[in-house]
Amino acid sequence: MNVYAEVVFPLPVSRTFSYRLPAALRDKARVGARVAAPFGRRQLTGFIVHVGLTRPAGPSELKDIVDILDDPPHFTPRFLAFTRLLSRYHYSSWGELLQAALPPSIAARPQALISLTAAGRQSAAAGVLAGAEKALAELLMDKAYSRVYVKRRLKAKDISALLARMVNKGLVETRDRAPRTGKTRTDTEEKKVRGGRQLPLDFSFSPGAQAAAGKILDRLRQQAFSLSFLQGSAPDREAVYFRLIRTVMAGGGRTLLLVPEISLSAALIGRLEQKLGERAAVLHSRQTENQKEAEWRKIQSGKAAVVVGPRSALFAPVRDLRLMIVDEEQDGSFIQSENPVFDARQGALFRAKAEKAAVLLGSATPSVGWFHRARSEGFLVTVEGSSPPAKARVVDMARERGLLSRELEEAIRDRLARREQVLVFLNRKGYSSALVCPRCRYIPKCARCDIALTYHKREDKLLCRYCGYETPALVRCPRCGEKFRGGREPGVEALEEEVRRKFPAGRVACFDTEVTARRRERTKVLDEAGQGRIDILLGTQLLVHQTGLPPATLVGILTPDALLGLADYRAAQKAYQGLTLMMRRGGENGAEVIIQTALPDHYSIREAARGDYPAFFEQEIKFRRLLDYPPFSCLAEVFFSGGDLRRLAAAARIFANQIKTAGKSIRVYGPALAPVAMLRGLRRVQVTLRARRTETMMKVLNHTLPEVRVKKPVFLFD
DNA sequence: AGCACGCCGACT
DNA sequence: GTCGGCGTGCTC
Repeated sequence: MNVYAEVVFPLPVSRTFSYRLPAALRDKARVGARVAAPFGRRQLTGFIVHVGLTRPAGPSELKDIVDILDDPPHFTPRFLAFTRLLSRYHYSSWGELLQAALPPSIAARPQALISLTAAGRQSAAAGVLAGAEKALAELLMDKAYSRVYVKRRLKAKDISALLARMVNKGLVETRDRAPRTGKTRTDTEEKKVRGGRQLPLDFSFSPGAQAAAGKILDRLRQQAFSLSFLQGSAPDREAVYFRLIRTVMAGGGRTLLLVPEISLSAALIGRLEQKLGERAAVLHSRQTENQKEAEWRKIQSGKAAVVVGPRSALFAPVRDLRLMIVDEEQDGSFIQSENPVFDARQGALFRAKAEKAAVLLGSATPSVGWFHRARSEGFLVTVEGSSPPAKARVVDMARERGLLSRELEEAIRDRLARREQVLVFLNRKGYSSALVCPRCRYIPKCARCDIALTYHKREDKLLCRYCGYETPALVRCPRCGEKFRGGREPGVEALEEEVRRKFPAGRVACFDTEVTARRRERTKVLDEAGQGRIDILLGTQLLVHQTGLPPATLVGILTPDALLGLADYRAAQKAYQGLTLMMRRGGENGAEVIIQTALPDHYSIREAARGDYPAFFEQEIKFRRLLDYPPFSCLAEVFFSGGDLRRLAAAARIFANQIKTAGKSIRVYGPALAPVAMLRGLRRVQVTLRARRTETMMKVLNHTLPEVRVKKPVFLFD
């Protein structure tokens, strides 16, 4: 009797592969286990997703599984079900998602070291080698190096052919590096945090929060999948979260809490750790390998009752998962747009369905799509405001000259006189968004991307914000020889110049990527501001995401209004949310907030300034309904990128035609040049699709995409 | 992804 | 003439 296994690999291939299971491995082979299997000429680590007796369709001769790598399998069937759905939803690779879900200790694939064999050494010494072979042999003469290093040193694009040839000739060999020994400091670390364990779980509950928690608890108790949306202020939401977490804990269940970015939720996490001690586990990208490993073990052993982390924590191996909370649901960081593409909110839904757990999305300013769904499908729970939202004054820039309005300037003067601090946000790096020749209008552009180079005056260079290309700033226009003066839309460096000019006595600091490339300098600027040694702190988006902003009493927000002109149906939502975040971050201590804009009447700016989410939502949803944008339809953007535009266009046309023939339920727009028509030297073409229902879109895409041979990340919006 | 095959330009 | 560049296709 033959037994077969279906295996997926961490490759950008959305297929399973069938293998025979040799008799010796049958007992150990279970769904969810990692396996070693021959794949082409190499051997890869994959994941068993199915074991069965019927011979699957496939090539006439199936290969054998070589080894089973873990005995209790690494993934539960429920976990597999959830990741499968998620990968299908985003048209990304199942195996890559599973790879992303492995703990750091085994996820780190051992790096192969390349070294010379004795024969290789001899040949090199005898001087019989030439060209690339000679260069490689000389490099490896006294030391073995990793593949990436060799590639960089040889300045080669692809060394696989070279390596294969030399391995065949017996000149070099590759050997796996010893895997990391998973040494952790788990025990000592646990003792350190044990202090908080016995603290009573005391929560101050507003009546509104109490009522909200009650409604969600009713759903939670059913021990089945349920979905709730909690709209309320941060303290109210937190109170509800803790109440639910406590209930789940009491029933022996566990909670997974996803947050946008650790630094934005530092306070929440602090209180969680304080209240739960060692029963809380925290994951984030700043942790060292060892710290991650320790937290991972705590989660896997079941010791942690609550796990907090960013989008990657979606895959944490939480057992008896009863509740999944996504806080600040509207935040863009829940979407991972590279490698395995996924949306952690959607992922939370899939995982909760598979685990029969409850999902709670929370926000004060929800994303339009989820809020609409929550309201129309009856899973919205609103905490009636116990704390009023932040408010701001709007200044119309139409009659102003320079970057600072008279009103903001006046307010700054006032704070300086009172020795109070000021924060000013301008979300544009550098001195200006581009250089423009005053005579012939020539604009220096990046050679590899379809975008103007930003001008950085302080470092006197031009920078591409897509690919990082930089070059010394041009003095004269290469086309007509005229001298460059200034540029286009001013950035934070220009703001700094103006502020210093207008307030020569003020102590000014600028927090942006260029100056603060090194972390030390960043913390130094923040420290100084915190100690009151800086009067006016200027910064970009980067500053918004810092913890420990100084206690300013005045916040200026200079809006880059170009954002609202973008051909993106989410532009208004982005503007609203960006403003709200800056208002909240800067105005945490009741500071006065002034928003400067050229579009004072745009509803996203007006309502953000008033802190009136419902008013913003009503206008935005009207617009979406009128133009048939999500959530009233499902949009998909399919990107084609490559070196040759003609070939791309051809592939995109074929794809578009296939969708058209597949049925009339999907509207096709394009192919057209993508908004960023060239990126890192690759041309980009996009096709946009619109369907009434997400299911239709997924069905058609899953049917059509495998037949198109181009790299094709897909973004679904519904 | 990685590896092989196959087809064109510039060097011993 | 070949070496080595990249485009194309496949991996159970």
